Amino acid sequence: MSTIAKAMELLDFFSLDRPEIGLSDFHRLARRDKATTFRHLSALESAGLLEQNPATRAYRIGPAVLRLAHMREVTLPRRAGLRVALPRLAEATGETAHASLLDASGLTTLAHHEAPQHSARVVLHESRLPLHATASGIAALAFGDEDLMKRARAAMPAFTDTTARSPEDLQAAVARARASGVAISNQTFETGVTGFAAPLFDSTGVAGAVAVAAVSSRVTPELQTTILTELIKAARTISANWGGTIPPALAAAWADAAAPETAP
Amino acid sequence: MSTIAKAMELLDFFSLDRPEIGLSDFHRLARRDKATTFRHLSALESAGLLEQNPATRAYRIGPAVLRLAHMREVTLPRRAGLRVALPRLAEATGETAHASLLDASGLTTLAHHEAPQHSARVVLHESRLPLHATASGIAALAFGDEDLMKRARAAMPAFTDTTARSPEDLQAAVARARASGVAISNQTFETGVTGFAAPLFDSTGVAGAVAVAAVSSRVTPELQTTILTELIKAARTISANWGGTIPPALAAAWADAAAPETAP
DNA sequence: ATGTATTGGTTCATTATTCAAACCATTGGT
DNA sequence: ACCAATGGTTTGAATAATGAACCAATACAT
Repeated sequence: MSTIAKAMELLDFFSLDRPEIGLSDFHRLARRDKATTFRHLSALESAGLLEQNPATRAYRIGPAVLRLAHMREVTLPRRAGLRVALPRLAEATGETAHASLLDASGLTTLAHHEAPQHSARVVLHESRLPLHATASGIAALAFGDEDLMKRARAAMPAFTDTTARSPEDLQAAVARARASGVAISNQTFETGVTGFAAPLFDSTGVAGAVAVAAVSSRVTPELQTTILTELIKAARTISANWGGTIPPALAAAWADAAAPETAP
Repeated sequence: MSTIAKAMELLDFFSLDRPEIGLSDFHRLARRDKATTFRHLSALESAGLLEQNPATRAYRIGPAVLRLAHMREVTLPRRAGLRVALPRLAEATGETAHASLLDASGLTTLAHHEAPQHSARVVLHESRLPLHATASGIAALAFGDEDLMKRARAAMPAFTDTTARSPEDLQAAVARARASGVAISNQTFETGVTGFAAPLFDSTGVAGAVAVAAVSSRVTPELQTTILTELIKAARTISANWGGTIPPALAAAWADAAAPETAP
């Protein structure tokens, strides 16, 4: 493992629950030498990727990250590509719609939109989505490479009693998603929430997923049909906006899924 | 210079004008060995900080940056702290207001707001602001540490014929800003634009600057007074939102600046 | 077509960094 | 005063980074 990779790995320990991390915590979390950890943190800090809270001396994400993110969003818009499709998806289905982005360490929620129709809507609070336990994760895995699958298998905590717990269960769910072009997860991440997701593509391949999180008790066969139809429509639009191409196998699966609706 | 610092330095070569950079270009820009450069780029890529354009093989900012930026903005809001103050500043002065953030490599525009009153308003197009040639830069330098000043002196290109060209000129401008609490730059970056700026603070110290970019021909003594009063008001609000404390010397300078207005 | 320059990417002795286990100074709690 | 944390520094043995040359593929001119 390269020095740079080790330093970059430190960034992955941050989360919304743990936005500041001290030297000793890093040393334990990364299971790496304290002196080295300190040097890495210092290097990242002087580059502006990290900064130290002067009160606690703990490290947190630095301002340089905002500069880089701004640049990426201007030259390669992602949020802009969701602006129309996501609200429309929420509106058409009456449920919460969200889109997430795939990077080296998993899925992160990029944007979400709640439908105004129902009072009991699903509120998203977690910004990192586990690959093995969410519809979005399964959808991404179904069209991602083997490396992504390896990462998913590496950590498979159970969130509910229907969360896939064995690699075989996961493989089966992924195979279903690959065949149908969409992933459906019944309360695998949170009880009372059924997730529907489709993969998103940019010019590099799988780039994320778009999903509908519905209140399970409200999901009828009719609603499910609506959701899947609208989901595929949204996925097509967003992938087009992101400059991605839909793999032929997926295009075929989506055509089949839409057929029952459009057939005379 | 550490390996990590070298790798991080590569990120600084990106800009809005140059959002994608190939291996050979990096090798020349960074004046570093090609093999080393390649390894650094590969490491950054596998961490998600960079990604390769599959068509050109050139590197660009990767998706992990968005994840990190999102986390920082949620736990340590910066844009949110501007939401009220910046439009109010633009409204009250009738000119374009913008705020910029300081990081290891300079100032970056974070947000800007245009006043609707005039048709001939100043449109900002550059997101990186040179420290030596903008009011924002001078304001930041006036209350930043010696290290920041060193960086400013390192590169001082002339943008107009009133741009400070010698370190002495720069030092004089900074001294004026330190004494008055605001920086005024008359067409030092772009002809026809006069800049007014005040420093912004967060808990770590100087964190950026808030500025008004006015059409030079429109600047009367009355407008200038209005701008300075409103600018100081906005700077106080934003720094408070960012959890910063105004250094006593600056607080005194601002009190003096406001005095001519409030005196009976 | 052939030579030439340029691209992204790879190999292998030399050189610099990282490792581990100490240590120091400060802080907060008992 | 003590103990257990914290952030930060130092030491020779292990491990990784480095740079010059090298390779294969593409682009471009003669």
